[in-house]
Amino acid sequence: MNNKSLELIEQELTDLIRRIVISEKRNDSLERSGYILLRLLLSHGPAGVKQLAEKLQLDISTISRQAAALEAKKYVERVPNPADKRSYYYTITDKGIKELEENKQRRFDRLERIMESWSEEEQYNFGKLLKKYNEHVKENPKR
Amino acid sequence: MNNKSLELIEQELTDLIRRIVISEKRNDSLERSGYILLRLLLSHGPAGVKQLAEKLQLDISTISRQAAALEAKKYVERVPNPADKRSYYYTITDKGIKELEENKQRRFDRLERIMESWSEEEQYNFGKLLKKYNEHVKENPKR
DNA sequence: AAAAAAGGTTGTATAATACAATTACATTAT
DNA sequence: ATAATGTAATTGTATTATACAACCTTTTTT
Repeated sequence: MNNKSLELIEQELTDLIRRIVISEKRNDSLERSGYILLRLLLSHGPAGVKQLAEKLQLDISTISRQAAALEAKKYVERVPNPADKRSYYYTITDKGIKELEENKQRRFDRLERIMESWSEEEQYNFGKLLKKYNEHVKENPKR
Repeated sequence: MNNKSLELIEQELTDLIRRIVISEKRNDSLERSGYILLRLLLSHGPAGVKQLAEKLQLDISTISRQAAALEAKKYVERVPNPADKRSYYYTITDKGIKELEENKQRRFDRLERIMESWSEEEQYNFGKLLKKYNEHVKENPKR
């Protein structure tokens, strides 16, 4: 692999992550973790902490606490599973959906302001390459 | 801005950050913060915590602790500033440079494995677009 | 039925972070 | 030239994200 591209990508990815994480802390009412969890619950439907933890590659205890925090804010509901009394399903509430959508919109707005001067093609390519990157990571899950 | 691209970018950026942060935790001996700080000290030369905090848009106290942790590991040295007895310069040590380079190489290796099948052009474009993104964020620092 | 496995929660610990208080020195204003 | 103000840095305290280990309860396996 071309070493210049590699260096550039490494450097810019590191910076980009730092910037975005900082920006989110400053701007979003929902924490990163909560946002991702709500988004997952909305897109994949109700799920227990184990499944959620697997999807996100996080420890079950981490999800357990995050879900409990979202439940306390009434963004999700914990529904007992009648078929297995050990387990629960978390489902996103209407309030949770509303909060998620508001956060998503703020994220969109920020992105839009940052990339407003980009050409359609650049925007399209950026999305496509980010997606490609993620797909390749999924194929190499230990990386 | 095209809404499809926007959605895609938002979604993929969120995922990408999550993945990379997790991967770093699993793989790197140096923490993210330490890595970034060492990299900055190497590229910009000795600096005090205030300057470092400004560059990284972090609180001075955060940098103070990170620098102290790096100092404890002998990756940096704290040199008093003779012109101002309140302040210090942190400089990266040879040991710090070695540790930084080893970490960087591991990061490169991971990236390379993920993107080994990409065309030269895709790699080049990805780097270029990431850089462009970062440059545009810098122009909108409050975002 | 006893043993093992599985879903979840809770205790404890660490890292990154911010804000507030504090210390020690430097600069400015009277 | 001294008092007031400002500045560089550290330290106390708090929060969030995270993991691992211990544990409880229920289910599955032997």
